[in-house]
Amino acid sequence: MKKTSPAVSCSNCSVRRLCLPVGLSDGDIERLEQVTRKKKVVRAGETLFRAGDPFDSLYAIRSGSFKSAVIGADGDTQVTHFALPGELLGLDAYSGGMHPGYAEALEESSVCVLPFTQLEGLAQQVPALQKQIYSIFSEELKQENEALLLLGKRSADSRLAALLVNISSRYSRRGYSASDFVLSMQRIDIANYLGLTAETVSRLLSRFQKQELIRVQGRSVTILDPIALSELAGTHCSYES
Amino acid sequence: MKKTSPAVSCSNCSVRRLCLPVGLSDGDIERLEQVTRKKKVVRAGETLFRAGDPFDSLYAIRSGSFKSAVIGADGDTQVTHFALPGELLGLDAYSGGMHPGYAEALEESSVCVLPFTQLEGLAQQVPALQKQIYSIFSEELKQENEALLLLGKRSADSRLAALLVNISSRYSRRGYSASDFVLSMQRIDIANYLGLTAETVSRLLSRFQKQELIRVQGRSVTILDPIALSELAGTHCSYES
DNA sequence: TTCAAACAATGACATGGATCAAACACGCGT
DNA sequence: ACGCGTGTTTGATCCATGTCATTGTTTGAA
Repeated sequence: MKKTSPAVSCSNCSVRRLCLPVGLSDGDIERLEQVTRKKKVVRAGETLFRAGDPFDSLYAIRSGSFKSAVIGADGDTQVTHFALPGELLGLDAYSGGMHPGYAEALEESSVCVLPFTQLEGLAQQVPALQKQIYSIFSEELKQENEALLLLGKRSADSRLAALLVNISSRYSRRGYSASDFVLSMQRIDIANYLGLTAETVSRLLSRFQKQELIRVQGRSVTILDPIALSELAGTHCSYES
Repeated sequence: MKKTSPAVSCSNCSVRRLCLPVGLSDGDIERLEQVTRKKKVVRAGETLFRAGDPFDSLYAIRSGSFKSAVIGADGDTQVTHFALPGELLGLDAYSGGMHPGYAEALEESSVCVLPFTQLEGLAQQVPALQKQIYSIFSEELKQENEALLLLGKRSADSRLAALLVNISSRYSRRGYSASDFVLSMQRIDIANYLGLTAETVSRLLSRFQKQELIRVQGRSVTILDPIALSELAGTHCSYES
């Protein structure tokens, strides 16, 4: 079995139903593959890009996971997003010509590199791809609005419950178990993302376990009572990202 | 040359340097004007669109101001944005085909109605417009990231200071005074936006006044010490102890 | 395997901002 | 101009969550 530099093929990609190819014909997917030839592997803790790096590409996650964060003027950071396979990183860099924040791999991860000028050119010719790009931008905005809702109004336990429900449903959509998964990020990243402290997150996870909502074992989580958890989160129907 | 129902002309619009026409040639602006023919006036307290309304148009603010808000599953709302002239409303509706939140005029306001399918079609032919649309999407994402930073990490006074500085600079960019302006929204909207209560906002405004950072008279604000205010907001470069 | 360093859990205590309550001001319709 | 309702200010109190401190647990390198 020979191992060339691994060929990227959207048609065979396990996340194609969640990624740019959505809604594209086979022919158009072939043209998209011309743009997505380059693939990159990032190891845990390494960054895909840093704040200030020039913008030239978007990155589509094939496997693994990332955290994105922005850095404030006074140096403190805010985790803005946990990204799973099928999601696009770097969209917020277009307008300024450079990345306003960084993306760090939470585990060994693999991404498709999408040179934006090429993608742009192709989108100009393929309306379905154009629509898909708009859709992803818009979806991202909607998600951030929901994140704002979370940070603005909800109590600590509600926030953490919402994150667990959200991650659970995102894994579920990708064909993994909705009830058993690994939180690949540290407690402190979760805390930062939710606007809390690591101690509070830790305490709440313990409490949720005592209340038999979940079972926690290090970074492995089992959802025991998804209904109660959703109610706590304030999102009665488990919505998807 | 008779004045019918007020003609919309991007070339003459006072906010054209901040709006979609940025970077477009005169010829392209003419084509854009074909799309922006419709204008709409919204009175204070009226909504431009509500959560759940079908998405068909974007709205470009010509004058006035709006608040956008999303409504959580349990009914409580989060103000996500205060929008000023030159800004686009409705971008987050594309992916779902409907508006996830509502936009309410804070004062008598006027907007251009941009039917999205037409805009999309034109963008397909005019790369500069395409770029401008991407840019606006991306800019919006970047701003929301900054909002997340604000809500996630900062203390109440820092948040309020940041809002004041932000609004001041946005007015300034539009050619108005950076130091004297009117907060067209209620205290409770500010509070909601910042993840605080109206009481806290009120107290802080009083305190800022006592500290001679600002002068408040109802909804009119005068910035007395922009430097100190920026420092409070954490938007200057300083290292924390 | 052992050790050191990073990560996580838990406890004790402090506090910023929420909540409740009351007085005050302003705008609007009559 | 009057009165009423909505919005705003201010005060008193309380609690959720942050902070600081300690101990326990996992990870990974030698």
